[in-house]
Amino acid sequence: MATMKDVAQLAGVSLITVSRVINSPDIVSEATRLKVEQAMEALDFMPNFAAKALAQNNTRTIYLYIPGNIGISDPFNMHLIAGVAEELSNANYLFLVKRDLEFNHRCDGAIVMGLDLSEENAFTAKIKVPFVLFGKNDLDIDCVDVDNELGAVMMADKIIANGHKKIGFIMRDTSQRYAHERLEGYKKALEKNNIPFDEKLVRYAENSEQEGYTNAYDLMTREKPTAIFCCVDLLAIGAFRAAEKLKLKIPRDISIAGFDGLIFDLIPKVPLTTVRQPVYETGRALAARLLERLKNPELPYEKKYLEPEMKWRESVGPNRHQTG
Amino acid sequence: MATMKDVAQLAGVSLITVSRVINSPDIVSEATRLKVEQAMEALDFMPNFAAKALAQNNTRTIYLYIPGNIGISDPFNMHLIAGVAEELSNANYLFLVKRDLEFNHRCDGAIVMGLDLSEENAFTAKIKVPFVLFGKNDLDIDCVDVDNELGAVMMADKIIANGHKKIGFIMRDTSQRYAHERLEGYKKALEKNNIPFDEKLVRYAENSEQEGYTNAYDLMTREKPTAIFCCVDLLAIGAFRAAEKLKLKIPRDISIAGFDGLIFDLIPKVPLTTVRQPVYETGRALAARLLERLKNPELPYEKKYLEPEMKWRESVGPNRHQTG
DNA sequence: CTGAAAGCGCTTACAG
DNA sequence: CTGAAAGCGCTTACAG
Repeated sequence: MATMKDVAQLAGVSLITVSRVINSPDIVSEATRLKVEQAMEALDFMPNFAAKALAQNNTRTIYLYIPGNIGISDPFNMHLIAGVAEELSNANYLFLVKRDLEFNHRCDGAIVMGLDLSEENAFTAKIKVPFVLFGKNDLDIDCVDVDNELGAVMMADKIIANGHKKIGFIMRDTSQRYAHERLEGYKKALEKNNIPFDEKLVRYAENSEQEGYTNAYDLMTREKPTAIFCCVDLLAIGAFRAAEKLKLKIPRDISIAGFDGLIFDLIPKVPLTTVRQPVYETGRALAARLLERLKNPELPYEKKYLEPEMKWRESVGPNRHQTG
Repeated sequence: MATMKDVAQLAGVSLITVSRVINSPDIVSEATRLKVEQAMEALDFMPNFAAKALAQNNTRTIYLYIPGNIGISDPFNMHLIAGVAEELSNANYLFLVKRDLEFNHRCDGAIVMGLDLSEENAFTAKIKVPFVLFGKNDLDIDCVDVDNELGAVMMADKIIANGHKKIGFIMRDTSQRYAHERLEGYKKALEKNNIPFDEKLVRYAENSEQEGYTNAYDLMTREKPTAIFCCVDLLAIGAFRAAEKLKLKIPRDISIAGFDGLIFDLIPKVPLTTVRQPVYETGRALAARLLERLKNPELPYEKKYLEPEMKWRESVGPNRHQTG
């Protein structure tokens, strides 16, 4: 395989001139440049990035950290990886998916997601390379996130606009920030529409279809809301089953909405109204931001929150009940 | 950042001994090994892969070629990328998604998909690094593919077992091999069940919801099959719409099945019976195979065809018609 | 079991 | 506008 040395020899110039033709072609004379380019062509020259990286003391490698407890084939992660891959590959950056925070070889930067609130500070203090966080926060770092609160406000608003006043919320019981932001959005929408918040209409569930079922069942039998907004789609799927069990027709007897827009294996009978998280786009934004920072480390820190998208389908309909 | 030289100095050994502790620890004495390991720990040593790659004349980089005309966020590609990412990252290999076949810097190997039948030979002749092809073929190369024919046989078989005899097939009009394999599977199942193949029951469509609609509409009005098997899910979604237009209830009046199992944005009203392609698993298999080959270039070539999975949902039901 | 030395293919001040 | 030389951080026969 031809090296720059071979190219230099064939073109009758020095190695350094070849390097210039590759990296800063404008400072070399037209004539020399042409000679060198012809030689590169003739020899089918391909640069050795490892050598370049070594000489420049960089790696052109980015770590993408995805916590080990979520599968790579989880739709959320797939969207994220796809976005990151697209953006980094366009820029000729390599990447590696890391499942733990042991950064065991060199990289130029990192994209980090799924950090618990408690981990954020420790991680930020420890990491030695530039990084971008997937997740809203107040630290002095770059971050990108889906605007969860806005998404929840949009959804709850529209449910209310359909005449619902007694709207249950099945919260995911977690310390992950996004869930709390969605609950917050739900509350804000109520407030905005002058509907008093009622603690009894909120249930806390683990992230499973089963817990969605039991909590929705409980909510439907005890409180009889006309609509239920679930913190994540998986819980909504459970709520569908609860409605079926109770012989409640969706959306005639009960409206059900979710949040995620990523489920594709658990196709429910009635198309689920949900808020689609722009995860792929977030992945792209994260990668793009990291590349900007690598190019210019002096950049002020930026926080970017992407607007989610309503997927209004058939599981939510107008309120047909007398009360609430 | 500490280098092997620093480690050697602190441990009071030579550079080469440090290298041995890292690469072949068994040939160095216990005592030395411990000293070196302590020094590595103390200095928080991280190997520089670029230097290693340069010295070893490899790159630890794999290209994943995805043709430029399909989006990275296409569900098919996302599954594939996820599988590849999982496998390569575990093995500490970096990767880069390429959108063209211009391999413009060095890599150790490549994973290639979406090649037209006509491109396969040319590509195989041209490429200079080990590679694995996503796609069935007869060339002397490694390949992995979904077993499309088997999937189609399974599906058509089960449709027939539900009493259907007059089964339409909406073919995707393409030179891509997989589509022809699915048509072949459909024919084989008919033959196996002693149902004569009827050319009039096959339609050729571009890969769009709209073409699914027009072709299904045509088929439903002219030939009146009791079931339609679509070459890809997107066509099936169009067929749903055609049934709706013709006031045919699914699955009471007409059964509709697809093939892909990857659609998640176009949730149909009636859950679609389909064959799920194990694309994520294929991605893993491709990467795993490539890594094996890199480790041992002498390996005999292997062809691996993954079995797809039936997703039997509500769009297909028993045949309730007198004829056919 | 351990080490001295050359080499991998680039870049980068420095000099002219 | 062009070039000589040192250096990036590893590995690898070769020797002992």
